[in-house]
Amino acid sequence: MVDPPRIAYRAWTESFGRLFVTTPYQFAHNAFADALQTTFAHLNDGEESGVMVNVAGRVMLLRRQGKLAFATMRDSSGEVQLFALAAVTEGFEDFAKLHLGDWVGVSGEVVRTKRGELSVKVTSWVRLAEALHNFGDKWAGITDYDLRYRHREADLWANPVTRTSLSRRSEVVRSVRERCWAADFVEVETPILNAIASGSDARPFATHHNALDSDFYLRIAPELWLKRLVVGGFERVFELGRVFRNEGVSPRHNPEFTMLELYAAYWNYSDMMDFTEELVAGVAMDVLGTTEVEYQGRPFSFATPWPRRTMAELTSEAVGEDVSVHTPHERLTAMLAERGVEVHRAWGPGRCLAELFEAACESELWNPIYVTDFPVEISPLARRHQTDSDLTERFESYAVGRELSNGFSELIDPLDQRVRFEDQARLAAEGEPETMHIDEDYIKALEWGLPPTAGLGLGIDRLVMLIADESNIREVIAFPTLKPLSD
RNA sequence: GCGCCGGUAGCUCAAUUGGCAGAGCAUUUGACUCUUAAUCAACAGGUUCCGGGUUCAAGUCCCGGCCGGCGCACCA
Repeated sequence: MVDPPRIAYRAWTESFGRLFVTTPYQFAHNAFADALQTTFAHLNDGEESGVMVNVAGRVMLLRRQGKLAFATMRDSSGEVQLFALAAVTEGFEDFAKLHLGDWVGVSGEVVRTKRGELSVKVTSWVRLAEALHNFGDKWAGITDYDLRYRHREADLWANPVTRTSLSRRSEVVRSVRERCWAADFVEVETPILNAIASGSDARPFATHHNALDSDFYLRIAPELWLKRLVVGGFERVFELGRVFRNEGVSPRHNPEFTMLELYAAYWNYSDMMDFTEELVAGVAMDVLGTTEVEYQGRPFSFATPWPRRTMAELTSEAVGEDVSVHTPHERLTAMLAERGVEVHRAWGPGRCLAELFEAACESELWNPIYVTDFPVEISPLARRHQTDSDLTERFESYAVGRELSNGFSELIDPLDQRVRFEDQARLAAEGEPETMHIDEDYIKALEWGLPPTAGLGLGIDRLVMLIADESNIREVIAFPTLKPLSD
């Protein structure tokens, strides 16, 4: 990006001294724009309140009218007009020459102009900082995605919806945390640097610790650590944190994203479904005050209870014939081939059923729904189903055609866990790139005894997308991952 | 990683069949005592993403690259 000539000129000549000499280090701020609009709503046109305030913010618009000047100032709460008069305002000429985007601190009386705009009549003011770049087009803001994402600080001023969506994120995180605390979950932190990246099927980022002369991987999930804390006696734990997956970037995938993971001793997956739907619907109530919203122009409801349907049921309905993990393998692969899915030779019936589900059902699931009873083949950390050992007590919730959460009755048997890891290793040997590695420390932890426990993983970014009605994950991440510019 | 689309002034966008690179806003200068995306006047502002090629002539056509958007794949 090339700076406009005026910037180089200002920076190197006239403003060099002022930047260092006259810019204050502090401002005695005591009022916000939004509160002023409310508090002084009763002021009549042309009326003066007699109340002096100190406000601060950025000059967004500036309209000079001879010996008067009107500026629209925005702070974190909203906007209020600044009304400057040559006869009243100290340094009026300089005020009228402020740049759009400059930060100002203003002292003055709260008044309403003859034309009805609530204003701070400026008696004294100071420029707190100068904006050397503008904040986009007055009408259109900034539309260039590259500029918006690489310089979110400018986007936030140019496009108010950006501020709204990122604020929603903050409110969602706060609500999630408070609801977990209220349910007696203890917030914990587990390692991001791991010798083995486990807990999910994903390619990790690799790094190296110099002093230990060891390779480490950024976590792809905190799952195994959290269950070790349950073994250690923390009966209800959660972690709200960043995980890293070295995979494709898309409107629904960022290489680093935020996940809630939560484990409750003595619960099974049904209990966890109860908790999850109440959590998500509760967050919607906390942030939006309703469970009934529109997502991308289509009605969407967070309302509980969410339907619970097995993967086999949903898939059977979608394909028009009864299928399950016990359907002959050849039949499943044939049906996948009909749908254009390339079948990997390492896929057993469980994986095939899951693939068939994804191809036939997933994108159709609009309102929240639990898909339950996943094949054991694709669920190496989930406990086998009590009535069918080829299935697990696992659920995923889907909303607007995407996975939102994943949970299960945790596999607590160290012997079975070893078998599952070994099955994964066998898949790796057959060329499947993303499988779990055997984690001996984790198996040893299970050998100390994990009580019956249910776990949950919930994608916070995806939840925020629903709440904020955003279709691109980058709109709910302040600084999404972008390719660095090469120069 | 693959496919499609895009990149022109600080920002938002034009530019006919390949024929002098333009506008609005911002910036600079001036006018204006109640403006509301103020208005009016004037000045200035360009490596048309980068590198090649075709052509009398390339923002426009061709090849390669960079960055981005969308879709697919992977995945949450």
